[in-house]
Amino acid sequence: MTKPNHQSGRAGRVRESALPTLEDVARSAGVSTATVSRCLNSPDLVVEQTRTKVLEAVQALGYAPNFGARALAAKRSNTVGAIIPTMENAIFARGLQAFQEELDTHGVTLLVASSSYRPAAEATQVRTLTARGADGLLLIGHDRLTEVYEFLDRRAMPYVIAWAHDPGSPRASVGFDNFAAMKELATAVLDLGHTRIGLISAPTETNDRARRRLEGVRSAMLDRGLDPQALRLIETPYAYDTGARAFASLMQADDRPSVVLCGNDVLAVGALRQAHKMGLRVPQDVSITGFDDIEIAQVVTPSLTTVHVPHREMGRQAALALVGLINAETTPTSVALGTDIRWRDTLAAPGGAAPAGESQDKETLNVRH
Amino acid sequence: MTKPNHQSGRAGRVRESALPTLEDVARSAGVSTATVSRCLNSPDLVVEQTRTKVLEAVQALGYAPNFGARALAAKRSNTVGAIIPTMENAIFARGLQAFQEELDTHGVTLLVASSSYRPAAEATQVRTLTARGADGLLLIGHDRLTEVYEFLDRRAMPYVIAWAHDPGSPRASVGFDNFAAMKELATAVLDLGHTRIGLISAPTETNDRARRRLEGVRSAMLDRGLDPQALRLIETPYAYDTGARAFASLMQADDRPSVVLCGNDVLAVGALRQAHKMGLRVPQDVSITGFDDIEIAQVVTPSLTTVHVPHREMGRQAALALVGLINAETTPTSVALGTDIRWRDTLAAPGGAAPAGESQDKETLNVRH
DNA sequence: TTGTAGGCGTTATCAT
DNA sequence: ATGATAACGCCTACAA
Repeated sequence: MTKPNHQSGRAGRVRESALPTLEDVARSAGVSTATVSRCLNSPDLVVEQTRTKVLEAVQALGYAPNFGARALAAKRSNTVGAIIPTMENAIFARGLQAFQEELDTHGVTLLVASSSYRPAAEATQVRTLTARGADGLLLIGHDRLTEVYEFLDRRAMPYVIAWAHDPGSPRASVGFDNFAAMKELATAVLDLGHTRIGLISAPTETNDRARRRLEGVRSAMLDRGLDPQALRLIETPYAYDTGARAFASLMQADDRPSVVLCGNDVLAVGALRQAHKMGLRVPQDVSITGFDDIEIAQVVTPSLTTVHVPHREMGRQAALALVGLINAETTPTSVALGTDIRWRDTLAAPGGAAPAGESQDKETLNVRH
Repeated sequence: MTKPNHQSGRAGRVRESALPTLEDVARSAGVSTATVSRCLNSPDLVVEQTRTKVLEAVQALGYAPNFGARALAAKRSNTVGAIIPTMENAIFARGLQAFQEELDTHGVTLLVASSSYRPAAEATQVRTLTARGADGLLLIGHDRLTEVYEFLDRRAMPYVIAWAHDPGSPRASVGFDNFAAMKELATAVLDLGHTRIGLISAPTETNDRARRRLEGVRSAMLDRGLDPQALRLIETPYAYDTGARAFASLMQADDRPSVVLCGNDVLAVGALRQAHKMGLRVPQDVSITGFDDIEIAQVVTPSLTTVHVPHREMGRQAALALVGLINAETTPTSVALGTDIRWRDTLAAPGGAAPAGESQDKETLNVRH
């Protein structure tokens, strides 16, 4: 090129609110762009004097580096993405928070997206976050379109699966055993003497966590000599009102269950609320259990017996695993976390006898019947 | 290293999981990169035949455009950022969801970040999202570091303020009048006969929404001939347990309040829970009110009397406003949304008489005892 | 310690 | 309808 852009470029369009660039800073500080770049990325490679000069220019111009350009040139974004099923309720909030906090410690930023429990939406989000330069991804559970796994593998994109730890799965993950956790609770329920069992679950079709929990219940029944087919099952999306509806439908049957297990706390609280509306006493008339132990479980009345999941620890471990993967210091390895049952007030033997070691929470205020 | 990068460049490092680029697709489809780009962005500018050819190549290679490069070249990212105080509880979830949905409609993606109610963190997030190429920003409330406003103005970054509509503020916003809303509730409370008023508020120092709500209470007291100084005020971060603690402390005083207003539903539920623990009946022994009307307000027992905020509508309007700003079809204009009191079961006249027009919550469905 | 210059993956302007 | 080819803003060998 001879002298084509003589008058063009910067000078020409300075008026349309040009954002300061590295070059502007360099010019203003009387150094090269390389030096400015160094000041920002490896401050120790440049002498004190020039550094201050440059930083002043940065301040003065209100310069902020362009992320896209940076990622483009450095082939690294210090960003990871998390794709969770939903932000609407608190199920993933605590774990994600811990994930984020640990990430901060390592200087990496978190981008979150939600799939609304739709596999196709998740696939889109995976591509979106990848194109956005995510260095790694946090995924929830094992179930997803195979094209997603193919995509991930082809791009050699580091990822960790959380909220599930399935001994039978080939993919590494950090989480807990949904099957075992639910089976333990179901077994405790059966040992209390319940025989008519209801289960309100999330749709199991594309959700391995929900499916494994369901299998846990069935397995417990089998072990105790009950017919797994006798389980009264309703699958419905996670929400308060769907939980309430499912519960109502379960309790309208001729032979009502004496206990309704719920796939998570949100469903359980919905069920609890519905029981209240129907004038059913919990746990005297019917027991209800949840899963997750989110904050609301302790806030409702009566307080909810549920499976406690170590969300914070899980988030932290997931972050550690992902960062290790990204820095190639590590290979995919699973970490299994434990869960435990939190005995509170919504579970009792059929007929209402309280289980041993009962809650300290004051009952009452439940309305007058 | 002697002859290390002899073989370098594309060919040399094809093994390290090279991501397909526009050029790869172009080559594979036997067209130019420009054509591929067109296929993706303005499909109608290219003939059917080539288009299919190209799209096949895209599929085959698993190509996804690089966001950074695209934003760099197009100077537009079709992305907006939202910086909310916290993701931990549900206060912002519903509004954000609606915001996101409306954005989708316009083909723009949402990036969310949280400030943990820390002004400095918010300032950082503003820079981060800006550098990330956000075309616009959603901000919560008016209070923030002046440097943030300066930054925004200098970059001519479009933004909309939500969750607050302050008639006295020079900045445009879409939201509701926190002062008026809280004053209305407080007035109703006073008219019920309460004279000993407690208020659990979020820290008002850097939170105009909380501050305006507080002022609303004081103004109501003044109007009704009470000394605003007599208000028993506790400021504490938004959380269940802080709400519980604040309530306990309020009720330990000699002359306990007959009603405790809370700055939001989370605090209120914490307070409710604490009342329960202390063996205080609500509303007979003490009334409690919330603010926001998030889902949990209807789920707790007794259900919470609170101020309903049209979160979804606010989110939608905010999205509309922001998109308009970005496309320069619009100038900043405020939109004020209304709120209304949801009368439920935690508020009654001092002593416990229920207010007129009581809750319709406990209709009994089909149940025999 | 600092500067030079090539390249990162796309878009968009011109030609053709 | 399609193809060349400059930007876009930054990083990073490599030189000086």
